[in-house]
Amino acid sequence: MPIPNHDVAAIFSKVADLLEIKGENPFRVRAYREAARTVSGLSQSVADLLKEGRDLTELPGIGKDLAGKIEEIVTTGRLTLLEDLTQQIPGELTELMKVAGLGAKRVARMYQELNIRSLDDLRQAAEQGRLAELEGFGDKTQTKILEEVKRLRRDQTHRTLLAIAAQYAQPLMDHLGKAKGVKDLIIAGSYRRRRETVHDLDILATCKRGSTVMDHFVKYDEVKEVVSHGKTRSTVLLRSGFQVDLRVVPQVSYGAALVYFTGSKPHNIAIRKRAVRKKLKINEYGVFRGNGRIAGRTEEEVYDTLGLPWIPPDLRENRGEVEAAEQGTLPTLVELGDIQGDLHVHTNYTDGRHTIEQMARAAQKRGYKYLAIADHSQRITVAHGLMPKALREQIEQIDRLNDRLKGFVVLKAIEVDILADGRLDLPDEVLKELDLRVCSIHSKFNLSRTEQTERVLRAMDNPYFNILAHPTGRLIGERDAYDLDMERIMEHAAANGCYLELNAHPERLDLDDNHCRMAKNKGLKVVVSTDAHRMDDLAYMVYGVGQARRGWLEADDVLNSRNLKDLRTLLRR
DNA sequence: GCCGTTTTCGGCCCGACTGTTTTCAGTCG
Ligand SMILES: Nc1nc2c(ncn2[C@H]2C[C@H](O)[C@@H](COP(=O)(O)OP(=O)(O)OP(=O)(O)O)O2)c(=O)[nH]1
Ligand SMILES: [Mg+2]
Ligand SMILES: [Mg+2]
Ligand SMILES: [Zn+2]
Repeated sequence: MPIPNHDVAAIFSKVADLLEIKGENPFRVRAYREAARTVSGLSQSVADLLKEGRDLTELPGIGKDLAGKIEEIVTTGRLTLLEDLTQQIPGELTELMKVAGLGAKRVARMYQELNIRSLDDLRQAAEQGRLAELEGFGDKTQTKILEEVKRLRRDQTHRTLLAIAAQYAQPLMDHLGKAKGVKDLIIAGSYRRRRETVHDLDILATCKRGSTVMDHFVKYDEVKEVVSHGKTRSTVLLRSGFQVDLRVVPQVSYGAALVYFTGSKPHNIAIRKRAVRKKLKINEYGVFRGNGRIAGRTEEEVYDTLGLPWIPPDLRENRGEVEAAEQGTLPTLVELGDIQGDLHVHTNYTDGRHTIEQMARAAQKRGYKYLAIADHSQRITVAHGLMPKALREQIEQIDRLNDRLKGFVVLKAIEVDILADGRLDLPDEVLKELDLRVCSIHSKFNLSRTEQTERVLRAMDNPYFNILAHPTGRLIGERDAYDLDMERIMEHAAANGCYLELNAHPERLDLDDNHCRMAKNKGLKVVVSTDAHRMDDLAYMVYGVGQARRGWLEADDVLNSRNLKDLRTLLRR
């Protein structure tokens, strides 16, 4: 198996940390960090890109040197530079940088002066009071570090699913809304960019007297600890350990502050660089020419001073959106309101909670025009997968229901299991009675890349194959994607009139944003489906659309933004 | 280490909060 991108990225991150601890040029450090980010954001593995003979220096932030290093990692599985570095200083020092409040400088000094290499060394030094004796360190710093070391062991430091963060956000926003003098109040950061996971909530408020909001903020019931509490910025930890940052600025700075706090950091740097070229300065208070503020009240104003149209937050990752804005080629992103129906839901025929009719009515209430019932097929016994007989019953029931529904159609579908050899789990004469077939893998995740890919390609060769559901099988933070040649799969799908799903379940979001963009570039439409197992789950659509938007998809790129007639045409193979 | 509507060398985004400091370094957003 070729080395996955996240392993390449991890090597570059480690190199960046070690170079920083060594006190190397910070911009060289940044170059490695950026390279790590670029590589992990690719939809194809660098190993494949190299095999295709692609020139990696075309990637942003990758020059001759880094391209060579990627090649070294791919071909040898190792990086000499990293090995040299770990000869000079212990590799485990990078673990210490995970302690909040410890950066490269402090880690370096603790190692040089106290020979601290591990979290255990650090805890002991702090407990024995040796840390406070270092110049520039004091009692408070020592206590704080000790607490953070303990926290690191106790709390998980994982990123939080967007949907979970939304649950934290709602009551907190209600609380903040009640503060005296609050004008604007909005969640920015990765949450606003609709990333699949977030590290924290970044909330922006405008207010005449900022300190009132700040004081109100830190008094929130759920706050376990106030990490910092300033005039314009505060950070707290909620009981769960989840972090929330609040930034308060005057109203004239709302737009500039929103741009700043929405990020991403690389996007901010990119537009600030542009500003510098124009002899302007951008910060969170506005756009300045000399000492004069020339913009800041709205985001549009800020982008306008740079000669750019407003850029949707979902795109602000410095993945080409600034250049697209400049050339006037930004996509008109798909919106929730474009979605005409859901093509993958379950019912109580298998492991769903509600009846066909309940699901249909709930879908209609969301403004949809159609809904595809796609229960599991027979092999999935744990989910009471449907045998042909049960499926025929369901088909009849749907026919009867459709007679009663007005302006809405329930489509007959199945989530048919793709067997290990690429056959589908139901005979063709059963499949052909359905309006569409959603096909997916639920077993044998460990096949080799070639075998797994062939399995899916063979399945697509069945003329009844329509949609590949949750194509990579990943579960965010739980299970990696199975090894697949997504390039071949997408090309095969496009060539054979098949589609790939973007499963909108917050734990799946599969295809992810990068794969969506890859699909779009291959002219392959994506189907955004919730895989709902109960009526409420239909609301997951918003997360799917968020991911689609991050993947630069327009309504046209999303199959279920079509009306029923066009949908049926497009499903025909 | 990367990169170029000033540049192939010399820049690289800009500011808040904290602690320990007598003027700012370090970390973080
Ligand atoms: N200009 C500038 N802005 C930054 C920098 N670091 C962070 N920001 C801005 C952009 C970020 O999106 C925003 C919030 O910072 P966070 O650390 O919370 O990052 P973000 O929310 O993007 O991702 P996260 O999911 O929290 O890891 O603050 C920086 O170094 N420079
Ligand atoms: Mg954040
Ligand atoms: Mg933050
Ligand atoms: Zn399903």
